[in-house]
Amino acid sequence: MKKPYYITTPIYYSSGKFHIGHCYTTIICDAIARFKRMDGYDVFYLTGTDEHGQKVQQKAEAKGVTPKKFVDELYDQIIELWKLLDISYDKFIRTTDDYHEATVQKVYEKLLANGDIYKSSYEGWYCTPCESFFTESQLHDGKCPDCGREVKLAKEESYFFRLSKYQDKLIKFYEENPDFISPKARMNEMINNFIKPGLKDLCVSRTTFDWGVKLPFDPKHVAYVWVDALTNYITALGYLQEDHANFDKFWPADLHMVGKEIVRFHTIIWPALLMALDLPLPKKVYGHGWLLFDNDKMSKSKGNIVDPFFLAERYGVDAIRYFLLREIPFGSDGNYTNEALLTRTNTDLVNDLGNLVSRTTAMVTQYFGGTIPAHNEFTELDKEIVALCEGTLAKVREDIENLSAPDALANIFKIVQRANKYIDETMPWALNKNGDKERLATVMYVLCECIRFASTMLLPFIPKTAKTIFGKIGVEVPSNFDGITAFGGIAEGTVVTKGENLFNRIDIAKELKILEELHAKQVAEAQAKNAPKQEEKPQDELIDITDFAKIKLCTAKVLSCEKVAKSDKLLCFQLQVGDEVRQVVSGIAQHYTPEYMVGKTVVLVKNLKPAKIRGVESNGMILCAADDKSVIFVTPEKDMDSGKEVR
RNA sequence: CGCGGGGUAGAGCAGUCUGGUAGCUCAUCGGGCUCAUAACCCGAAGGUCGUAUGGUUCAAAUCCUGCCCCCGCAACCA
Repeated sequence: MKKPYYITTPIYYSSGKFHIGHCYTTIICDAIARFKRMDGYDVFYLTGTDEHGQKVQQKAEAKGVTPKKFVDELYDQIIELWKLLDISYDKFIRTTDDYHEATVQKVYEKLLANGDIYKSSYEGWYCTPCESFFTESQLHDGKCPDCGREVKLAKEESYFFRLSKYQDKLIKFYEENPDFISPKARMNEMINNFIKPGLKDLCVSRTTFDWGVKLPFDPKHVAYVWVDALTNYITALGYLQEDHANFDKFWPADLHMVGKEIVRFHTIIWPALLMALDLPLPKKVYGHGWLLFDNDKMSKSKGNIVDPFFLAERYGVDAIRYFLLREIPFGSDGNYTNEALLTRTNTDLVNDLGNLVSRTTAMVTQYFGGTIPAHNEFTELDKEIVALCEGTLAKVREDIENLSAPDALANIFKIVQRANKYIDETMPWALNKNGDKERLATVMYVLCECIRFASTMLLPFIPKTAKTIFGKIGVEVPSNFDGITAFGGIAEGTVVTKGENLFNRIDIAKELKILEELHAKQVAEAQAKNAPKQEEKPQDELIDITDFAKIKLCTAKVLSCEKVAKSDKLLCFQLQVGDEVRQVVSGIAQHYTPEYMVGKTVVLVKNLKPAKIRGVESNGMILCAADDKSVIFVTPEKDMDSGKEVR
């Protein structure tokens, strides 16, 4: 009976085009899944799409389509992408699938029955036109951060999950399973930033929109998207469904691969939910870094997204797979540059691998009419090569265990590099010239075996290329690693074909120019798209003079000023306002030093409601002019006593 | 003193846990070879390992301390 191995990607959400960053996680999981399959595991590889939520609903409305239509398009696009990239998932789940929705409902019922969900009310600032709740700190100048309109304090009935109940259990679980969160640094982030300050019960229902799973016991509520999304990992296996064979077999998951931005949901909320459902917890959550573009976060608005369709068409799918798997140090953020992609492809795939296959098949054709000869006795040199080939699988297996594809590929390529060197050492052309066919036969045989060993292990990483190589050396594509436990698997008389080059050399300078032009075009388009939005904004609401009169402005002199402890941006001022002294907090510490401010005259909003900012009371607001880069406080053009009216 | 990561050759990184000749890939330069896709193989140059020319030690990239810079996360922006 094969050992089960369950690996998952996050389920993806995108409001537009998928970019190469999206491909990163999925390709890594694919390589691991393929490796584990060949290594004798019964693998279940799950991926999917996250299709519910307010954002989806809003995006769909903006586009003038139904949410369902919107997510269907998303689905079509991603399926095409995974097909292009040779992603070998066993199941694709959509959170709008019937079985998923039905199971989420059952999960809510179960949690309610267990007392882990209770009804309470959620209090916050509500913006009616936006139908959204905001916390005090989310508001901008006391108004809706989205539309800038008035908000009112409102109460909404909601269901809450008793997350707080699981705080101690979570800490205990982390202690007993130190490898649960990887890399380890992320565990500290979670404990220090979220758990230690205390977990609050989580609001797990929404009534402000309806594109979601309706709660069976209260249909005007829909499920919180994260509860909906996280449960995909068990609903996909048949949890609480008639056919739950996969659930019995594969749960708990061996690996949830996630981006670092969602580690929190996978290591706190998800385990707590599973505890509440009395289910075993996943063995590992791996939070990988981001793929940056020229050290900048990829984003559509910046126009710096990298289009995988374009790259795959131009340079081949395996160039992308190889680059992402080989070049990006796993765990930390990696940097995508066009130059690195093209260089990597040329040096490793074209020069080392492609050229090795090309020169070997050429020599077998030239010296032996295309038929691999039997080998004769191995020399010490040959034995060194044999040992290298036979020892590589164990190393690669360990690298995959550590989730390090870069190391795994480096180890496989050692065979390729050694084989290239072996050709120079043995000089087959000289052997041919001297008529030493015996030695020549052995050398050819050893080379073909090197290629067979390397391409067997490359199958999980660059499947298309590896399969092509098998075609060239006339060997059937293996489905496992049994054939590379011992050297000598190629039968005498196997026929090779030289055929076309595996990879064609890229003219890097020329391609970089093309890619840069494309990039410039994208940036220009993104800027053009962003521009109209900025034109819409200046349509300010006009106010009456009486509205303005409500705001009391006056001059104030800075008596003293100091940084607010534990904050980057806050300064605390003591201001002389006529005969009164006021304490005001202002977020300008990154623009002014406290020393500079003392003695300056500023303009104060005098009748602003007092507020506490980081525990420090603030009675008013200092007027500043601001743009993207700097903040400059407003001051009277000539000396003016404090407490004088500004209007 | 919120938490964490990082600063090593022109670029990208390993080495730091468990001190002992500073390493890999790409780029550069020189040589070799001609089976191969101007490729492959060999060699060379290039680093006071952020800083205090700080402490411990026979010996520090590695351990300890102070400082500077970059980057995440959190917080915060009246």
